[in-house]
Amino acid sequence: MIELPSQTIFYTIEKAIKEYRRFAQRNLNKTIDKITIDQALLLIFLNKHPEFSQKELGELMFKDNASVTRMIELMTKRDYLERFVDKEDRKKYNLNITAKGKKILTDLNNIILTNRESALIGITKQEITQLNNTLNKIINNCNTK
Amino acid sequence: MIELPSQTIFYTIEKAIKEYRRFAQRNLNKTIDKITIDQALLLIFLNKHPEFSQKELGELMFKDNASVTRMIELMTKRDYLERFVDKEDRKKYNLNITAKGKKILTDLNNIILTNRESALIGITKQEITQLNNTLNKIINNCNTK
DNA sequence: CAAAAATATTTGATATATCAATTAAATGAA
DNA sequence: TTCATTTAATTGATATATCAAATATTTTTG
Repeated sequence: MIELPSQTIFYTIEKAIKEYRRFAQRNLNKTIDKITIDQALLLIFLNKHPEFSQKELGELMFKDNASVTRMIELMTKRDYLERFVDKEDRKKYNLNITAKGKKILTDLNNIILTNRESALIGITKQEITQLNNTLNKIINNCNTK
Repeated sequence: MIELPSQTIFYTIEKAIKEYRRFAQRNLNKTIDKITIDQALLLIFLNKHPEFSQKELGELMFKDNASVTRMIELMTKRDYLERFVDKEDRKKYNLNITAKGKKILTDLNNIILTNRESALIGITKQEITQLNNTLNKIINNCNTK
């Protein structure tokens, strides 16, 4: 008989990221109204790379085009973003962060910084490097076969 | 300025589990028709613990009651499961794996075993222990604050 | 025991995930 | 230059995630 899923390392990986997401979302809710972790991440990425297309944002965030389309639709309706057709390539859109979106971004910085630090308390730099290495091995194994 | 999300360890954790899930789902699709990873996991858990309630299954699989209800509804419609009201506590259901579900379980064993092994190629036992320890620190950090 | 609290599940609303098909625009090759 | 291919985004269908409210059934407690 194979091991129960809950006995495997994949289970722990999944649990870790889900706990972190829940934790991060709870902390977000305390300060910012009506924003999901993923919407926040999208704002951060877009702020750093204003030229990114929806497709590129999706790749960064592990989402397919359809999910990104619907996220951006919603964020536009909520007035965090505006969209304009790209002059160079009219298949694409340019995305702009609105004033309301910018405001959220400034609030986000502290919250996210605190989230990350709190989640990593008691973990050494070396441990994180090791974690990163091992996870990357798994990522490669899953991609090449 | 804070680090981009894609620079953090949380990003790598998320990427690892998503790649593994995609990988596992692809391999599942090769052999078994119309079953998701989560449905497969539910079958495995239920097979090992036939007495578990929907609530308990949800806790094991990081899902809330509503998600479990809908999963089980679907799996019942697809004839992988049957439900009966529990005689002892009529709030609960007893879940039974059908013959069709049992058949899938036997196919699952090999696939899942191979998935797990392939994803962990080149990773030592000691690395996995370390991975497990570090992830559990993150899990605890997120739960206690 | 009766009323209140707790428990297991369901339902509704809304967001996201995934896949397949579609649309519109840009690019490439004959 | 035109037709086929590729690309970016959308849409539809279905499944799942999450939260809040509702339902039905215990359990507790005064």
